[in-house]
Amino acid sequence: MATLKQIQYFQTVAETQSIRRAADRLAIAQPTLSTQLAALEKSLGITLFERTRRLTQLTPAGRQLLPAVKQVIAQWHEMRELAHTLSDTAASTHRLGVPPTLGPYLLPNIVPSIHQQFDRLKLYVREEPPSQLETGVVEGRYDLALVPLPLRSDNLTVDVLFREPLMLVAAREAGLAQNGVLREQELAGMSILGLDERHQLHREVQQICERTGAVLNRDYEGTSLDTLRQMVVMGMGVAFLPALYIRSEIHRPEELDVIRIDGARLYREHALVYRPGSPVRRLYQDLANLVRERMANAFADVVTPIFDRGG
Amino acid sequence: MATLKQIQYFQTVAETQSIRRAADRLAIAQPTLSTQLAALEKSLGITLFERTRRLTQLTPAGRQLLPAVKQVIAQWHEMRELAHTLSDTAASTHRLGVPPTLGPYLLPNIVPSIHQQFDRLKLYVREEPPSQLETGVVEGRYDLALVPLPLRSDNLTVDVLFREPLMLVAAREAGLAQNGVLREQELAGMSILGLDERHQLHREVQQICERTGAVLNRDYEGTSLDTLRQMVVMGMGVAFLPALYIRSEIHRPEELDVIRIDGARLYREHALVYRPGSPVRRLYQDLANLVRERMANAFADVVTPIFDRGG
DNA sequence: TTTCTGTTATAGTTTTTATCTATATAGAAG
DNA sequence: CTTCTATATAGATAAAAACTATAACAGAAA
Repeated sequence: MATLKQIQYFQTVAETQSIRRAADRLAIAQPTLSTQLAALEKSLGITLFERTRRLTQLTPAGRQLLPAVKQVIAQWHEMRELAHTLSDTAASTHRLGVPPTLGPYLLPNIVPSIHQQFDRLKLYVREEPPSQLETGVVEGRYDLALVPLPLRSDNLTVDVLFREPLMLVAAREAGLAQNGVLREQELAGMSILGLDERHQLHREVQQICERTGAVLNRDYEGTSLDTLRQMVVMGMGVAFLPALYIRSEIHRPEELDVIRIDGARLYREHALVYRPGSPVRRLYQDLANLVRERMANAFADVVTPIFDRGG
Repeated sequence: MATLKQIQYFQTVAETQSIRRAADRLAIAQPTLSTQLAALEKSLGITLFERTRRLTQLTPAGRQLLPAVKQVIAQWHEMRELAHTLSDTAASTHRLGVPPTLGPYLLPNIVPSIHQQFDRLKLYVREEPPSQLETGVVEGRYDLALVPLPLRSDNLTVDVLFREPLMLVAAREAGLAQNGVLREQELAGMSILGLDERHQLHREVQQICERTGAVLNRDYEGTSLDTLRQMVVMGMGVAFLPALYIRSEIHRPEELDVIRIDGARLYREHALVYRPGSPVRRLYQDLANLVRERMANAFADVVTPIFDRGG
């Protein structure tokens, strides 16, 4: 079987028109080159060179094989160069999965910082429900994912990122806003609009309702945060919406009141998850830290970064 | 230094997602594969795989290197295929040199036969004066050449092909034609037109003149056989022209008489020459035979093939 | 929990092969 | 005819690729 070395030897002999000179240039002994050349010729079934004392030149067949040989070597060099570039782990493309209720409202705020700090890192981002994100990471469809806590699977490394409040949103004319704050008890019996149950947010809101005595209205369910917002605007009820969504998509003056609930644990927690065995987990830890810091710097009024609890 | 084997190993592991299965498919032991893979990773400076018990999958960097790796292997296979094609020596392009006073009039008659017998052989043909053809072959600019005898250099293999008569050509109104034959003695004193001295034919005609007492007219010399013919047509004198040229370019009825000289050694001999060390000399011998046979079959009235005298 | 099973990694050995030095051989030049 | 130079061959050595055996480890099963 022909080796890359032999192919290089071939090229060098073709260039120098001499086994002796080629051996010098390759820094190997002349007999080595002679035997390796003979081995290559045998494995290819071709006599590549016409050897005379004065010069060693290509046969017609060898002459025509030379371009193909150069191609192989060129491709090989290209591969090595690419490998060199990729040897910086932060220079490759990582597949990041995000949930639809977080990704679009978080990523625009952090991706520029990521590119600033890891200038050659690229992200291939895809949106999916959190449960699929988890299995996606386990099965290797993703390299890492943003998911809400708690996790279903226990064989992933979890870097908790931040706590995101869920705020009550109501139509202005409902007149619910008492200085923008409501006490938890006042939620009892209130009819709450939610997303359909394929979204993780459905369960989170459901649990809040159970805890506070609010009633989750299952007659109308939104398929996205935007449709949910539209339902609230149209006076179909009130809803809990994530703070980052509100910050991103709801701008005053608008027909909506955003109300903080006093006392209740109304938030969700997001984490970055990846396989424990990933050779680039250090990079992912750095990314997690970058997200936390970015949140602390620019979104302290919206979310609460969590630095202590490591995965 | 990464080897082709290692690169193949890489590809197979990436495909099977398992070192064990890849080792089976490659028909090598599993530890061998583990070691080679580690060696490749080290030489590239990249961790290519994330190894777990359940599956061995590509890292982001490995995933991005895979296409480049496949390219290398693809190019390598292409090279091997080409080599296989070329392993039939008659499947490559050979550089053939021909003299201007023979090539254009001989090749059209033999190239079709060559393609018939060696259907994948290709000829790259170039015209040059015989002396340059000889050095061209010696120096490797040509693989083989058609040249007139005798040769200047003595380090070439010579396959004599055939003897080509030189015929006296005269304008019709000169009235020289005696049944198309003239006795040698009648040449004495006759003024002969020739080619300029860069052509081999110049010397050949000169020698004929010395032997027969004819006079070589050096006031007007042709630069090609065609101009020489024109000079004869215009009544500037008579000339010796090669039989194959006459057969090819002079068609009756024309203003020219073609006259055979009785008794004189009025011919030139052509040979196929190549370097003795050429690994494909058998092919060239076959080509020489093909030319002789073709001459014997279709041009017996014009030229005399020479089978006996080998190089 | 413990055991079993399947996968990868490591250790040690053997085989293969690439390489070296020394020398033979053969054209070309003097 | 000798000398020079280039390639080929022989034999020895060093490198590396392969094997067997076994360890380590995770996940599944008992």
